[in-house]
Amino acid sequence: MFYNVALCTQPYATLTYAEPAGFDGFDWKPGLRVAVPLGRGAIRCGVIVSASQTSGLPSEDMLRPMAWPLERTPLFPEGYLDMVEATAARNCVTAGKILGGILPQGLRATEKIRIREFCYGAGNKDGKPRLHSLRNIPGMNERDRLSLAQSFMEHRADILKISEDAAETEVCILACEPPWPIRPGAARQQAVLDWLLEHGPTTRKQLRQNLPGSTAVLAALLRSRLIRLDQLSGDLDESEQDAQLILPPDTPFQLSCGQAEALENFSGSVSALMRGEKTPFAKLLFGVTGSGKTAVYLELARVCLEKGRSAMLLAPEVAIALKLKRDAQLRFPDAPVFLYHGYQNPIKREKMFRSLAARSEPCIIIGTRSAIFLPVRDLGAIVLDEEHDTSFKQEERLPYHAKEVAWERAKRGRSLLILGSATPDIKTFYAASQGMIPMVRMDKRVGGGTLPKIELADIKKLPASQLLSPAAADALRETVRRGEQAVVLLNRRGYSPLMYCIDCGTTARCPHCDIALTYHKKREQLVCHYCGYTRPWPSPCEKCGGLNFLPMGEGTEQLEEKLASEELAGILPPGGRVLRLDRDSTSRPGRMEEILTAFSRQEGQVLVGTQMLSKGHHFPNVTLALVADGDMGLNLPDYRSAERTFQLLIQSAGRAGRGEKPGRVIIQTRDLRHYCWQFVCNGDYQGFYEHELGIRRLRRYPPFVRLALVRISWPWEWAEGKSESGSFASDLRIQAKCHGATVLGPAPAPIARLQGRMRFQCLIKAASWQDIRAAYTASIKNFGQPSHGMRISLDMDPVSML
DNA sequence: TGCAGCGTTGTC
DNA sequence: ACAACGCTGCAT
Repeated sequence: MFYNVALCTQPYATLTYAEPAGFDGFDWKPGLRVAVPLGRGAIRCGVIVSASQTSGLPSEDMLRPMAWPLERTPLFPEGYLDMVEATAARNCVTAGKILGGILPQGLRATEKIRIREFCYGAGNKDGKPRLHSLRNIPGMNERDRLSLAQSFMEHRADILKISEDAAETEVCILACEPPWPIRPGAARQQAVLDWLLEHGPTTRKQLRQNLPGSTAVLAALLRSRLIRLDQLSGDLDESEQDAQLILPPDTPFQLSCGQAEALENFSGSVSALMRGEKTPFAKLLFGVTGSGKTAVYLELARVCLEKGRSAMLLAPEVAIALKLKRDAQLRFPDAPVFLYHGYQNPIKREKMFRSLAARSEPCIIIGTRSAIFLPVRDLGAIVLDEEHDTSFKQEERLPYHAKEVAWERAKRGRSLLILGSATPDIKTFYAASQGMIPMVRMDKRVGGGTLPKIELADIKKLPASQLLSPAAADALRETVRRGEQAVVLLNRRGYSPLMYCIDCGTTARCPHCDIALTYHKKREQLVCHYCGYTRPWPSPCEKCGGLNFLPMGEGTEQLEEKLASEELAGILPPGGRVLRLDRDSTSRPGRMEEILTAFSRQEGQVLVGTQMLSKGHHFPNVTLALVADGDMGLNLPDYRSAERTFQLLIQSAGRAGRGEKPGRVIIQTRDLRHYCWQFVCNGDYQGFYEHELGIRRLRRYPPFVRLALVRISWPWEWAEGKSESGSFASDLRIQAKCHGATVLGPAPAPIARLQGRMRFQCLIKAASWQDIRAAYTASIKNFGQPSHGMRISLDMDPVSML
């Protein structure tokens, strides 16, 4: 028997191995993780994807046996590998690439694994078990290896993970916000603090790898209490940083009429699918903001548990997943609820993977996009909350869309897939209106609340130094005076997005990205929002050495400051505050929950924030939502810019008037005539959809064609990059023609230089995904292995063209 | 003519 | 990723 093994680390290939001797009767099933030798010495982790009688190789001499199984029963449930392979094929990557991207670190490393052999009997001197390192196994002599395999088969040997040293399990955590009181010129300390601010909690080992020579610096920072150490914990029940939150559950336990109807419909589907009936396995829940979709999801999860099946709820953001989990635990205090997201530490993620794989009782999983890959058995339902949200698509490292993966999983697992949104993805709604996905509507807010009134404010004539129009500022003051709360949305973080040098007339730019640097006042730095590059501020102009900079434009940091000191001066109640929610204010673990809790306890009257703020939060006392830059996203080079803007604005508007008091929404714009506005103001999704669909049909954009982006990049100093990318693209054009597809480009990407690399892209339009894949695969094959650090990748249905 | 140094290639 | 292989350039 031969086994095809997908390697979970580079080169991520699927290679064929022979069965090792001595494991008589062992079940080498697909889904089993195995250790395999590769090249000289190295042992890699792989997953058996299939078994066959023939190797399919020209010569079988080169075949090597697998080194050892990494578990006795497969980590992955039935059907899971099909889903992985479908996702891999769809995105033109290997199955190993997908597996490597989803397995927690500890489940794809082999160095820390030992085969522990218990030695009994007279020959044994001290009774201590013997530990065999995996890399020594292929080189062992035949007799010893057979005897070890026999010990394993008779359970006299097991697979052990040796403990990691403290440098790998202790994380450094930032203890306070910038600016940090360090000696000026302490560049090493500054570098460590900047790293932690940018990347979050980091193990000592990783820190040492990325910032060489930081060991002594760490000690100094610990002494001055600017950072602290924390032990990584794998405790699954340990509550996150939200333990002290005391928020009431926001939806009544009694379901409204519309909610009950939707629930009835869904639970009927779950039962029908369970009986194996041929019935649609995906449904769209189209419910206005505040219609109580969350309660339906939670009740559906309960129904699944009652039927003995698990349920998975995916949210677009960690904060929302956290809130969902709290709601679930309040509703069902005894139900097993697990939380999983990409920011959890590797130990916890590994433990979650293992315990779910081994679990036989049903449970509720709540998480962000990466949770879709958890090896849960027998899912009754998968729910994507806010299904239109682009954060369900991962673009860097490993491309996948959680919605597609969920689709594949549901199809194979007889699960019901629920796509829920107040502003569905145009493609989803199109599929629904074509009858592909049945739709369930909820048109009323729970408790009879009304949707807020939406007004536009023209800011074309507003001076550049002023961000809020007089009308908007008045409304804000009025709201605060009444003792109510407001949210202000501004999609630009930092203090000022542009620093203009008065002496030479240039703006400060990132040396790696050709992007303007943003001024962060509290951090006393200029920051590149694309690669994280920082420069202390004040510092002389790179071009002329001058020190006279003029900050231009406003970001959230400045807006927060100005509101408190100018617009709302004297109006805020004693002890009142303006709070801010963006990536900078939430970089420390637990900070986001602190801010959200403070706001919901009314410790702040106004919450300023980026789009982070628009997603799913529920603040009953908010009666005003202000969108400072309504048309920011409208002019992006993306065919979906109008759709994105519409969704963002409707979602932001949905934050207001969720309690008893009616809400008001003001959107500031410089482009009053854009077709988007009439639909936004009326909250008219259907109208927007029809209008947008007309445009897409005319311009040949999805859902009427399939669209993919080929990204080509190379190190910025490589001179031949452009001509090489041109020759790849011309072949791609030829291949595309054979498949009836068209190629645009290569053209420089909207951000042409990023992190020291030049970036070009080609757009492929075709009638089917298969045509795109065929053309791409053929030209990759013709082009051969890219050299000089050139990278070519395919992004099916890109979420962002940048 | 020999070998250091780097870039290219293959890993069942 | 990593190591073995081969090409180019410089010293002998």
